[in-house]
Amino acid sequence: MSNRLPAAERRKQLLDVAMTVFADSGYHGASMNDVASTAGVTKPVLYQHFHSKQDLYSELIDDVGSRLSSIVVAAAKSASDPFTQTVAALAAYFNFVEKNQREFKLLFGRGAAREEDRVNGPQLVEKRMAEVAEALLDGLNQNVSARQTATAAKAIVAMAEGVCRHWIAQHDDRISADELAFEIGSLIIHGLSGLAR
Amino acid sequence: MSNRLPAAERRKQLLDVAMTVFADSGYHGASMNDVASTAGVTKPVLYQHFHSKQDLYSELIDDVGSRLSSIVVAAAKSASDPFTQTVAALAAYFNFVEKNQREFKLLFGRGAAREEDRVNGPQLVEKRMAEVAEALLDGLNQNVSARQTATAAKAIVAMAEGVCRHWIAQHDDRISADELAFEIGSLIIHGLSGLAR
DNA sequence: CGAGAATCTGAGAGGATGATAGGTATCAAA
DNA sequence: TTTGATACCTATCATCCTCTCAGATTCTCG
Repeated sequence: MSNRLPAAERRKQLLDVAMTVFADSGYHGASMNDVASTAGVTKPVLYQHFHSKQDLYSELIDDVGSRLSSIVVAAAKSASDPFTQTVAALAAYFNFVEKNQREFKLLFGRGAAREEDRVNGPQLVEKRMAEVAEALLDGLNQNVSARQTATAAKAIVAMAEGVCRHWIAQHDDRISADELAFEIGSLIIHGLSGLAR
Repeated sequence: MSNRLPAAERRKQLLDVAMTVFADSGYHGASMNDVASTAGVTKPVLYQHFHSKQDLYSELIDDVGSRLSSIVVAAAKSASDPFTQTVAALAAYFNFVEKNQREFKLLFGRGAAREEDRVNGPQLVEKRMAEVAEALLDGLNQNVSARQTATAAKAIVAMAEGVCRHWIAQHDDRISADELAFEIGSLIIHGLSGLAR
C-alpha cells in the first residue's frame, strides 16, 4: 500500500475528498475520520494539513464562494443592456452550479456548521450578486429608492438560489442552464405577466 | 425550589424553551442538557416528555410548519384578484415571521439537523406556498406551460423566504410587513419595471 | 393522617468524535 | 549505503452528548 504523496498533492486530494464528504453529509454529519478514511489516510495526516475541522471547512467554503462570485460578476460585465446582463449573470450562475453540484450543496446546503461559518462563503456570494443586481436595477430605472433597490436585489439573489436548488434536484428532464436563465431573467425583468411569450 | 408542574404544562413549557434554545443555537449547537437546564429541570424530565432529541425537534418543526402554511393558504383564499391575493399571502407570511422570529429561525435557519429533518417543516411550507403561487399564476395567465408555472412558483417562494431573512435581520428602520408585501407583490406581478410606481 | 401516584433528581453508562503524542516506514541526496 | 527529512500510522486522550436507572420528593385523596 505505498500511497505516499508529496504534501501539496496530498493537500489538494484532501480538499477534494472533503468537498465530497461535506457536501454529502453536511458539516456535522461528516467526521474527520470519514474524510480521512475516504481519502485513504488516517486522521493525523489530515491534521497535518488542516489545523482543525473548522479550518478545513472554511477553506472549502471560502474557495468556492469566491470562485462563484467572480464568475457571476464577470458575466454581468460582459453584456450591455440590463436584460442581457441579467440573463448572462444567471446563466453563469446556473452553469457553474450544474457543473459543480458538490460545491453548490456545500455552499448553500442546509446542513451548515453555524451561522458564522457562512460569512465568507454564501454571504460573500450573496453580497456580490446583490451588488450586481443593484447595478442592473440602477441601469433599468432611476426612479426607485435605494432601499427598494436593495430589497429587490436581495429578492433576485434569493430567487436564483432557490430556483437552483429545485432545478438541481431534478435529475431527469432538466432544462438547460441557459434556458432557465432566460426564463428567470424574463420573470425578473417583466414580472409574471411577461412569462407567456 | 418547589417548581413542579402537571405533565401537560411541563410539556408545553419544554416545547417553548426548546424553541428558543434551538432557534438560538441550532440543532447541533444545542444539547438536551441546555434545553433541560434552561427550563429549570434535569434531563430525565425532558426524556419523560420526548422520546429523543430528534423527536423534540421534529415536533417543533412540524408544528410551526403547519401553522405557517395554514395562515398563508388562508390569506390567499381571502382575496379575489391575483395581485391582491399575492399581496395578502405575502403579508400573512411576513406578519407571522415578524411576530414569530424564533420560529422562523428554527424553520428556515441554516443550522438544521439533516436534510431529512426538513421534510415535514420547511418543505411542507414551501410545497403549500408553491401550490398557492401556482394557483395564482393560473388565474393570471393561461398561456404558460405547467413546467414554467412550477418554476415560477418556486422562484416566488424562494424570494419570499430570502427577502424575509434579510428583512428580519434589520433591527432598526424596518419597513412594515404590509409594505414589504406590497413591494414584493408588485415585483412579482409586474417585474422590475413595475417597481417605480 | 397515610398510601399510592405523579413528578423530579443525582449520577453515570455507553459511545462517538476532535485532536495529539510518539514511533515507523519511505524517499532523496551525498 | 548512510543520513536527514518527509510522510505516515497505531494507540490513545479528553471531551461531550444522548439516553437511562434507581430512588427521593411532593402531591392527592380516601
